Parts: sequence; structure tokens; C-alpha cells
Amino acid sequence: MAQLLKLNEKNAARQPFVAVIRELVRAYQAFVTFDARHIRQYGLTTPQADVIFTLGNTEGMVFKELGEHTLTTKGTLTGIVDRLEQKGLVKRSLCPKDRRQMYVLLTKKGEKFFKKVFPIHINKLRQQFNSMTKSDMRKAVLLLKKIKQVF
Amino acid sequence: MAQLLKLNEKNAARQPFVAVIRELVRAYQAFVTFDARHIRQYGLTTPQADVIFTLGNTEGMVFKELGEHTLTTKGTLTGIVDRLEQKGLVKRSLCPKDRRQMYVLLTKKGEKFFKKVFPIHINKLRQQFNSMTKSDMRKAVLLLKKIKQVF
DNA sequence: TATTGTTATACTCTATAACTATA
DNA sequence: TATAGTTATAGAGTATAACAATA
Repeated sequence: MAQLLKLNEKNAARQPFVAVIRELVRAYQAFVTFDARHIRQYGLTTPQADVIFTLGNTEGMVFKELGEHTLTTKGTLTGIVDRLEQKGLVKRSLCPKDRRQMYVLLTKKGEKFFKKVFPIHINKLRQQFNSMTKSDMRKAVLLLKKIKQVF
Repeated sequence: MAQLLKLNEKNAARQPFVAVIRELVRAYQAFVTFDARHIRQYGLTTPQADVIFTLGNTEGMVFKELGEHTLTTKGTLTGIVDRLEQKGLVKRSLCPKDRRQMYVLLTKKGEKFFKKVFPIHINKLRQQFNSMTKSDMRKAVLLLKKIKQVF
């Protein structure tokens, strides 16, 4: 009985979708490890860098919009923005049209940081992908979109 | 000058590897959201479930080995195992051969939990992948392996 | 001396819900 | 009443380093 269960689970583990999930997780972890290591050299966490990179080259945006871009809930976002404000990289600004809303935008220091670090970051990532063909990258994008839609 | 930088960055953002990363992150997030929602119904976090699913159908393993499987460092793993021990799902056991090492294994309750929840979990995931062809899944696995190797 | 796991510390993120001020 | 953001709370994971026991 226990043997049978074990067998079923082993069969389950051999199914193609299990391999997809395993490799999805491994690929993501490889990326995140690489990514976080670079970001942390600048004293930021990845959620913080996500906010900076989202705000870069914009006029700023409202909390709700920022949360949608970075996939963080409002309570969490308040904390992340607080810490970035303490570091002097972003600032809050009241929205005159709807006084419930609050703008977040880069400070001068934040813009300077973005303009310096973002290109470096992009370049580091580009270099990693040198060994992958454009054709493979295009295929990967299509398949990843399908995986996303599956959930 | 600012315009030029902006242009360069926009060009950068159009490069195929940026799309790969974006879709990798989106696909992973879609999976994790789905995954975590199910796991949390059982009162576990995903790192905790990861440990349970890793220990399932094994004789248990040493902290170091468990950490390698779940990609967590020893200090973090101590905490996760502590919480699982409090819940009565795993137990520690001294390793007689090398008394620096410590085995972690499922308790009876932990095994029962694994045998009940793991198949349900696998089934839920399988259903999600019904709409994806086996050919696409095989291609996805190969491409995800390439992405992993890139980092 | 090196290794295994524990402990301690400080920080960050997360989920949740109550709260405020506006609309 | 509904919405946007803040605050409060409790828990969990992370990084880091010092530590004890053992090899």
C-alpha cells in the first residue's frame, strides 16, 4: 500500500508539468540570486530597487498604480516607500485632484541613482544572455506567457 | 542629454532578454501565488511545505543536505525546522556516525500530512497544465534550463 | 583547524484588519 | 458607502556573525 503510493508519486513526479515547474523555479532562483547580489551592493533590497526602477523615467505615480506595477499590497508598499524616503531616494507628494491619493516620485538623488545604476544593471543582465540566441529568447517569451496564463 | 539616456533605456527595454526576464518573473509569480494559496490552507508557509515535500518518501536527511535541496542557509533552516517541530510534523534525531550532524525526518503526523496533501497538490497543479501541450512543456523545460545556465 | 548546527541580532517583507480622510 | 493610504500587530524569512560541540 505504501509502495503503491510511492510509485504513484514517482510517476507523478515524472510528468512533464512537474519538470516545467521545477525548471521554472530553478531558473527564477538563478536570476534572483544574480539580481539581488548586484542590487545589494547599492544597499537596497530587491523590492526597493523594483520601486526605484519602476519610478525611473516617469513623472511619479500614485501608490495604487505603483502597487499594481510592483505587485505589492498597499500596507507593504507604505513600508518600502518609507525606507526609500529615509534614504532620500523618493519623496511623497500630495495629489491636488484627489486628496486621498498620494504621489511617489524620485528625488534628485533618486534620479541620479537610477540613471547610474539602471544602465549598469541592464548591462550586467545583457551580458549574461550573450550565450543565448535571439530565436531561443523569443521562443522562451512565448512559452513563459503560456505558463503564466495556465495559472 | 536626458532624452538620449531615456532613448537608450527604452531601447534597452525593448531588447529580447528584457522580455525573457519580465516573463520569467511574471510566470513565476503566477505559479507562486497559486501555490502559496493552496499551501496556506493547511497552515504552512511555502518554505515549510518545501521541507515537508523534500522529506516525504525519504528516511530523513541531515541539515546540510536538506539545505542544499531547499536552497536555504543553515541559520534560516534551523528556524523553519523549529516551527515544523512545534507543529509536530518533523523531528530531529542525532546522527550516531558524526555527532556534529543532525537528522531531520517526518513524524507519523508529518508522513500522514505528506501522503494526504502532496497528491492533492500535484493534482491541482496538473489540472492547471491541462491546456498546455506536451510538446510545449518539453520545449519550455529545455529553454528554462538554458535560462538557468545563463546565470 | 575545519565543519555542523545553534544562537543572537537586526532588518525587511507579508498578511490582516482597523483606522483616517477624503470622495 | 466606497476608496486611498496609514497604522498596528504578529509572524516569518534573510543575512551575518559569533559560538559550542565534534571531527
